[in-house]
Amino acid sequence: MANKVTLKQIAQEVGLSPSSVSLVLNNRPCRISEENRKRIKEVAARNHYVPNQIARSLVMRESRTLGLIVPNIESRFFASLAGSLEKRCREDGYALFITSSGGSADDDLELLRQLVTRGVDGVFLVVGDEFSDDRALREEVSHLPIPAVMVDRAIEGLECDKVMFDHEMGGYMATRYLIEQGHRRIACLVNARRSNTGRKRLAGYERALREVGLPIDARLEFESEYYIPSAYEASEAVLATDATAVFASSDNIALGLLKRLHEMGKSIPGDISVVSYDNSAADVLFEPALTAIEQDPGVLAEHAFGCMSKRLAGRGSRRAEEVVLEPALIVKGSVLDLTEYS
Amino acid sequence: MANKVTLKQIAQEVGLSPSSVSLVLNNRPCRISEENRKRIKEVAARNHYVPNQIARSLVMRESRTLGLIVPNIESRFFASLAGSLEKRCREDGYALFITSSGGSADDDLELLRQLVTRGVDGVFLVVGDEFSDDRALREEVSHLPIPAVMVDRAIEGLECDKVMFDHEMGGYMATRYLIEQGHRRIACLVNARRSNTGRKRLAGYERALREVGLPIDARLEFESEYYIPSAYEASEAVLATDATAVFASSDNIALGLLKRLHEMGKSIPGDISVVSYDNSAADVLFEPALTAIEQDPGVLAEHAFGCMSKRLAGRGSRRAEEVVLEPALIVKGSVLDLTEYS
DNA sequence: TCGTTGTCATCAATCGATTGCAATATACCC
DNA sequence: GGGTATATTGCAATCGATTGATGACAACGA
Repeated sequence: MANKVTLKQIAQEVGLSPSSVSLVLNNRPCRISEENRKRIKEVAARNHYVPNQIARSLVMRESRTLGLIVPNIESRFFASLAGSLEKRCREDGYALFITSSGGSADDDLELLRQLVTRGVDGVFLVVGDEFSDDRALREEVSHLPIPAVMVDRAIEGLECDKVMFDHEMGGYMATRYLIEQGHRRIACLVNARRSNTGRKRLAGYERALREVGLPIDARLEFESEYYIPSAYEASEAVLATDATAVFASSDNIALGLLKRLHEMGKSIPGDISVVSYDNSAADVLFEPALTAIEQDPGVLAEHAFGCMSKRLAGRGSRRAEEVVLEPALIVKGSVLDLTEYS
Repeated sequence: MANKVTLKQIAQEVGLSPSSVSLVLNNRPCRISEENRKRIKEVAARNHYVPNQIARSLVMRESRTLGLIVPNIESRFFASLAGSLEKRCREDGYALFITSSGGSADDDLELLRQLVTRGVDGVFLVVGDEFSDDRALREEVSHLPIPAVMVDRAIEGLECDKVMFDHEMGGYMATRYLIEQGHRRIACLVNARRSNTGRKRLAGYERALREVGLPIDARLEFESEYYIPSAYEASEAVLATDATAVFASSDNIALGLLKRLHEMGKSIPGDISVVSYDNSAADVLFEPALTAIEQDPGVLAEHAFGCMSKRLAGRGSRRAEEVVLEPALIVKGSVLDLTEYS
């Protein structure tokens, strides 16, 4: 294992002062002879000199590092978001420090402190969705010495930049589409109990029904966690109803539903139509492919970085910015058009 | 946005010296009166004081931060590895800086420098698997001023701690199992052209055949990238052979194969048996579930952290350590037992 | 010879913490 | 009161870089 090489050592070897070396290696406009320039660079390279960003950021008061906190890096959506965001950050010369909390507000808080303490210049925060006591977190965020952007999920009532998809709109679009295709008995399978986003999607579902005067039937609203087995369990009851279509409010929920359908020998969309949410890799396996509400993590990343960038440049407005993105309905083949038969 | 609060400011407000404040907040054994202790803590809390880890690590010469470089955080396996590793690091009070390179050696190099420059105490390196010019990377790793552990994949001939699963053994186990179940015409679908791990799995496949005197038939060896569509394309040819079983050398490859099988109306294991590699979430959808070679990312993370931990404590042997983990064969239902019919 | 100009390079303060050593104050003992 | 012990706290150097201010030296003109 090689030793750490410092600026001072390079200076010593070249026979110049640390200042000169610093000036040259950072390409600062300064009057150092061409010959010495060359020697400095040569010696630095030969010794594998890497400037100590730690020391540098202490002086410069910026680290060109940003932080990201997601509830669970193993989820496809967050992983994809992290990937896109990292790429975007790198384009602007920022490194991204990705951390994964496990979804509890306590861990979020801990990670947030870790990031701040390590001197990131700003932080992207995807807070856990489950209910938890977020008072301390809320308090911490509002006293943050660096800009923060909440992504995908928000803590209600917190003055902070926010970028997220309109989940209510997603639920609405999915349901609206099913209605337009002639469906009248539409079930939904959502995580309304423990998820804020789930509740919003449910609200959208109900709005679509109300809008066309369809009854909101509690017997068609089913609860499921965001895990395949949970959805699988819940699906039996869904399929026992007279619904001709189901709105599955997440990809995992859709997968659980599909497994059950498959087992019961039911086909899509012949026996029942399905609109899913997000597009998981597993979708490619299905014939027909799933019609779904899609939220492009890349778009989320782009806007989130945009907000951050403005703040970092000091161009952010005093007030918090709120970006709401509209999801897209991607029509594939899992919904039967009942109007054709009328 | 609140201001950054420094130790000095706290000291000023309390009316004591920065040293005293530092001593108290770090719970150092020192003789500061109980009253002042209390006041210091109180003032620090009230001002949301967070110690500047940057400044601290400059003095302490350690940041209690580790780095991880993976080729692609959007891959399930790496995401899972990252998740496990982060959890493990946190248990020992280390933060983990996760970065994703895109798989090229150039990016790996760049990220490695970024991490070193930001003062991580050690780095976990999962190098890209595709062929690329890794000379510069190799050079850099061997001159690293901090410990490095290569995980899952190695750069051949580089003196560096390594932790990985035995890919050759995985290929062997899968094939061996198929042979034991009475299969004689066994196809394989691997990424041997562009992946080191792929080549090893292929070697294992061939060893198993050789061992029992079965011919190695080039017409049964098929090439596929690690992407579903690629495997889907390749699968048509596979299914045109007289093979009774297929060894699919990655989960994505298995998924592409399954899609093709599904389309052609072939059933598993009735028409053809399949052994997959890794377990993807999508597996839960299949009936029967896929028999597969499993590599637990958690185990990988545990051993990788172990190596790192030893190095950090200075307990590492001078020589590089190499940990080779055996994958597990998880028998589910995608292989037909031909011996029953004999 | 002195002043001016220009070129090349260095000094020294600074960022925010940590820590060994020194310093002060008070108490206690003879 | 002088000396010693003990309880508290502060000083100043240090980590590795950055940077505005400043210095040294040579050449040149008057």
